[in-house]
Amino acid sequence: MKQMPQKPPTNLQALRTEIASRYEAMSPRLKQVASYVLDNPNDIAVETLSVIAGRCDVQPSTIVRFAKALGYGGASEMQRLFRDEILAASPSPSYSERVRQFRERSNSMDWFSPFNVMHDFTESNIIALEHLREGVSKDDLETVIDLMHKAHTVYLAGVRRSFPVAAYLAYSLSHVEKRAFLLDGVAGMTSEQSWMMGPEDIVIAVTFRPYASETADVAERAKANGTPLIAISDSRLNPVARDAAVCFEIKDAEVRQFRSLTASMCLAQTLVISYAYRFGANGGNGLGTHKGPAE
Amino acid sequence: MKQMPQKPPTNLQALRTEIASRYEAMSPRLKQVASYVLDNPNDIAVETLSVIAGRCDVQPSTIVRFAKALGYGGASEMQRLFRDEILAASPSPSYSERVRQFRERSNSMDWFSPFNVMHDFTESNIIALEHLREGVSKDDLETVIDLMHKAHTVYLAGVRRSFPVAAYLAYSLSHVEKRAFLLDGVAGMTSEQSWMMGPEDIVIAVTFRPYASETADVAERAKANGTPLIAISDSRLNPVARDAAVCFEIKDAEVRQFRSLTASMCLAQTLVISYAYRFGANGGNGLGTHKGPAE
DNA sequence: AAAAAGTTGGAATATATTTTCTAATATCAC
DNA sequence: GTGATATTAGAAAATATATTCCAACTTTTT
Repeated sequence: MKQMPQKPPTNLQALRTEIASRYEAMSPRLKQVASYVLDNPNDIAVETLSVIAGRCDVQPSTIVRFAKALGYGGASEMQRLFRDEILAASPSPSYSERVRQFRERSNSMDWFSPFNVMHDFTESNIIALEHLREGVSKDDLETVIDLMHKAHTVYLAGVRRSFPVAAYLAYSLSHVEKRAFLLDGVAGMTSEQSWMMGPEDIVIAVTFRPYASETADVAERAKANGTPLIAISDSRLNPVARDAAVCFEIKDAEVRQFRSLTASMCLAQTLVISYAYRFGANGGNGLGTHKGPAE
Repeated sequence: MKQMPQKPPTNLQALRTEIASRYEAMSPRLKQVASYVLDNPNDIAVETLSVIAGRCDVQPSTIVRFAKALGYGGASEMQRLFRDEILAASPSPSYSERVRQFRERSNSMDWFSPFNVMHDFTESNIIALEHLREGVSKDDLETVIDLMHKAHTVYLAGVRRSFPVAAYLAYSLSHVEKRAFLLDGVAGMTSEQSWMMGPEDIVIAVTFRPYASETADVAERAKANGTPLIAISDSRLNPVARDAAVCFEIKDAEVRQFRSLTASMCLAQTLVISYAYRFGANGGNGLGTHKGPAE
């Protein structure tokens, strides 16, 4: 036990802060407890010490030690805080009740509150993901995975709004041990970079309206060099998608005239993981060499 | 004891109905208990029998009789229902539970087909989005929007897996006419770049396990320079989140040991759009009227 | 490499909580 | 009013839960 604060926190917020700030100095078992406590506050409020202990994979006495380390007399004293938090919350927040309240609030209140925007966003993105699941062809996926496998290097193109998707692909492909090169145009070298693409490579171009000329240029260069082109786009009716061997047509969510990237990112992730499972350096079970949860 | 149902209700909703329908037939003390139970579900979940008894002005044994009258073996059995309700409402536990169930379902089939991976991904991401909506605090959103407004420049930090999120924020913030600067470390200039941050700016740092030292360095520099720090992370238990004025704790979907970015991206978009609505150069409603979720 | 300090698991103990039981009290039918 | 029946309070018993303690183990220091 390193320090023994005279004043244990008396409200949840303070407690969470205190735990976070002392986390580094804690022993391994205490860390286990700390992260469980932060992640599952309601469990702490409602379950008994021994079931909490079981879920942390720790002895009940460890929980008591944890509470004492924070300055409480015992674990029950700490639980009291979590229980009070629940009691302080609105009387009966049943799910349907909350939905009703939300409707009420948002109909009358301003549409522009961050809270409402978030609600819209999650809602629309969920719909977009459902569409993605229905809309992407099994064969297209197989074809692209196969092309990626055969390719020496995967080039990624995407600027502005599409850039995060291309960057994510470049990053995660190289993490599953596929050579990947992001045509990022740093130092204005896009044309030098894309000159390198050959027939043994492939390029994945991500482009959404309004289509960027940089990405179109890359597509053109790919055509000239005989490099197979895969497009991730919102339509087939643009120069990039038209020349693509495979075009994934993604309908991303649109919230108040702002297009989201959720579905595109989800597709990108699918491509990478599928590739890793099928052909990744570590064989069938895919992600083995990278220890622990992938980053 | 009037009737003894063989089948006590197994969920809160059913229990409430049952209590209501049998209320008239109850003895006076039992009525006292009944109305307290209906009115204060959280108390029942969290407090001990004797304090509940005290608040109903009744003996503990009366609560037991009440529970038995409804068909339960004892009061604890009835409390379980109220406790489960609280646990179900909480993001994390039911979150992991749902994901686990989904996994189980999809485990049997062909794990490696891209089609299945896609299915996994969309499903898990949908769950993650639902929990993002429930889990992000209204106040935190408001606070951050406000900080962004007051800031001269918004600096963005995030490398590796977090890079797409930071890049998206930088891109889209400047599109709504907020000065935004991505600390991208091109040419190894991260420390030169972060030196520029001052107390009039803010920095939004995106970091996920395993936490990158580059981002931690930026956070440290922010602290030294008096620049307010906002963290988007998977836990408060890392150096960046610990020092943050506001920390959004995001539970992104994890599919087969691969973490997604969907929820984080969705939060990023929410921040930008909310900012644009409230303070953007185009004025309050410059971005158009709401037309419901996009198709 | 030995000693010291800190950490941990688990049994033993102390405490709290729930449940059962009984005598007393109220209610109702006649 | 009287007896039959149901209800209640409260103490006692049973059970569940929290806490303490110590020997074994790990890590750090010297």
